[in-house]
Amino acid sequence: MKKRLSISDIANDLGISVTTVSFILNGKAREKRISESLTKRVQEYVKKVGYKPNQLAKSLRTGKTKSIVLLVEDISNPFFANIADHIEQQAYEHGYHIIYCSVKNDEQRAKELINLFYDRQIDGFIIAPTEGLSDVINVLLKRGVPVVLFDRPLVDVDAHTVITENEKGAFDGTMFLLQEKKAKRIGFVTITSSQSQMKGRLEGYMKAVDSVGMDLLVKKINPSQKDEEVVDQLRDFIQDNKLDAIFFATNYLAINGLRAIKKYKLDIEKLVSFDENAAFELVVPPVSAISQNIPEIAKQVVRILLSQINGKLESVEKVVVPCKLIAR
Amino acid sequence: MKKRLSISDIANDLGISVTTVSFILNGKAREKRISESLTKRVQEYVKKVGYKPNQLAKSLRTGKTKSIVLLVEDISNPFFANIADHIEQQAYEHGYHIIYCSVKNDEQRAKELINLFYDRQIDGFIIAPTEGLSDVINVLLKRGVPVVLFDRPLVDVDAHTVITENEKGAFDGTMFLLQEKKAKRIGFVTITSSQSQMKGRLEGYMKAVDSVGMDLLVKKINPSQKDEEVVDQLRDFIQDNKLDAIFFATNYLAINGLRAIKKYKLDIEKLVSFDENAAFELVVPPVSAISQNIPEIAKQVVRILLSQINGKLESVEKVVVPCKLIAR
DNA sequence: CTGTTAAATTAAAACCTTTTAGCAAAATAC
DNA sequence: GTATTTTGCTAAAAGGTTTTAATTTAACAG
Repeated sequence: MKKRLSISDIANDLGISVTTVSFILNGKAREKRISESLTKRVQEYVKKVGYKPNQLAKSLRTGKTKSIVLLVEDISNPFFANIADHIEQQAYEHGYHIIYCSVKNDEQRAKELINLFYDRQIDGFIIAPTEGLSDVINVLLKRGVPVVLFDRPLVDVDAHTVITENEKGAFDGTMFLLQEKKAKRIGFVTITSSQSQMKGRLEGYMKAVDSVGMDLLVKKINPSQKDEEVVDQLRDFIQDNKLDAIFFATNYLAINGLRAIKKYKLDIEKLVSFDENAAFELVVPPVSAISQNIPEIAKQVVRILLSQINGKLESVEKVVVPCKLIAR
Repeated sequence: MKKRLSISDIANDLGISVTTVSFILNGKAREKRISESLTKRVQEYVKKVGYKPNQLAKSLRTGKTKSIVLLVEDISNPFFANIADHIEQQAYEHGYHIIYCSVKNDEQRAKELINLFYDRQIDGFIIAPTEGLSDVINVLLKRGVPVVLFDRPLVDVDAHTVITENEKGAFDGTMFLLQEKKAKRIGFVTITSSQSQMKGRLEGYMKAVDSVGMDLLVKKINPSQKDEEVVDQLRDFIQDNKLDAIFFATNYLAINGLRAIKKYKLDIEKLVSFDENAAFELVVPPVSAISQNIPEIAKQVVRILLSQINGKLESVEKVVVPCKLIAR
């Protein structure tokens, strides 16, 4: 690999000091009273030889990397992929750049990554946390590292948070099944983990079902199982309880629900899922969705993180963003 | 933010030199003849105070970041998301860590990102390139930066490449429509761009259709259009040509095809797509798929990149990985 | 022509590592 | 008892920036 030019190469070539070059390159020429003529000469030379400052050295000196880590469970989930896009857009406009990490359900890996990036002086973290991450996130907070959680808060972590109106969304979705779809027996499918967004959704479902005095029918799926097992469990859940409607707490559960319905030719037509998926509008029966306001979530997340980085945030912010029903 | 410990803090605290600490921390204690007792003392102290070396300084000194950039068009595409997972896994096992970048169709952004990461001394690049990136990738190559392209080669770039057997896959898929599904009029839907993997797939389709003397029926979609427009174009394509089967050159085209079929109640049942999507098994009619061997692609990509990084690669490698038909 | 102020530039320290080359003390050889 | 080798450790340079504090040169006042 060819040796890269350094700022002192430029300075030597032009017979001036490194300091001068640095000032000019950082737009401080005027402030530092570098003459117009020299400024121009340096800029032209730098352009001509294609010199680019070494960002590692820059970061080492300034302590800033202009990079933000975005840590999610599964970047292939369209919800997270979409959020990632919007967050990247927003951050980019402020001169920051996003490093994604997708950690599936490997908590150990997540912890390692957080530490790794902390060691690399990342300027801030945006995290959709799993429960096991409380400790490592608390360490970040104690060290004063800017952090924003989204999608789900952690009970034992007092960090800035942006979440969706989970309870209201699930309530509305369930009411839709009750009132528009005239459902009589509505099952609720969630995961075993006690992630708080899931709790909120369960609350919303319960509130709606309770309001008409209907039975609560809840299935908790262990997401680390194979898909086939999940499919069979869902079949049993539907059949055993004679369900005529289901509310899925999240999109990948709904996908497995659809697999069960198709595989076992189950007669159930009234379906709602939290979050979207390309399949929902294409299948028969279609799946209605509670769609989160992704651009708004992204906007809030970035706003809060940048405020933290720039040191203008006193109290802990907890933002709740509305969501809406896509009826199908 | 609290001041971080540095290696010289450790050295001072223990009354020894920085060099010694560095040697011990880098596992060179034995080689450099540091006594067992001192080694142990340092290790224990480092653990106790929780010192972590500053990776920026380390990278600045060594010129290695142990990071690899993975640049794809759209990380929410299950094909890329899946590849990303496997590549990350592989790289991780060798002590490398992956930075994803998803650049949609923003070529300018892609170029900026490549330069940005080059400036940050990334150890290597894994890229699913779009055509416009030829120049910037050639610059990387000229500078001796390790690069592997995958999914699609670039005609004017002589880089290591890992691709799927596109032509064979499309040929098999088309023959499946002909022989198993008894299709009579098979349309081929691709994108306007001349990405080479798309060309290969078109070739495969043509070869199969030619072999039975059937008409070539090809539609090129401009992917920067709105989905609704694409849907309407696909309806026209299907109706105008009285198609009874379609081969979609990639999964997101198939999704729009399904939208068209559903929206306009089109009577077409014989569908094949390159790449998978969760919807394919769930919709009626289901979509058969040409599934790429993702673990193998990831394995090859990482192997080649690491060989480059470690300087043990002479000639340019072009690897072709087989794919297989998932009949539905 | 001297003294003061302003303008233009720079030397050197700092950020935190790794690594080369070398030193002092202890051990061994003769 | 001296010469050589081995052991255990370290000083200092290098990697490429930014930034503080200082220095030189030019301009101006008297």
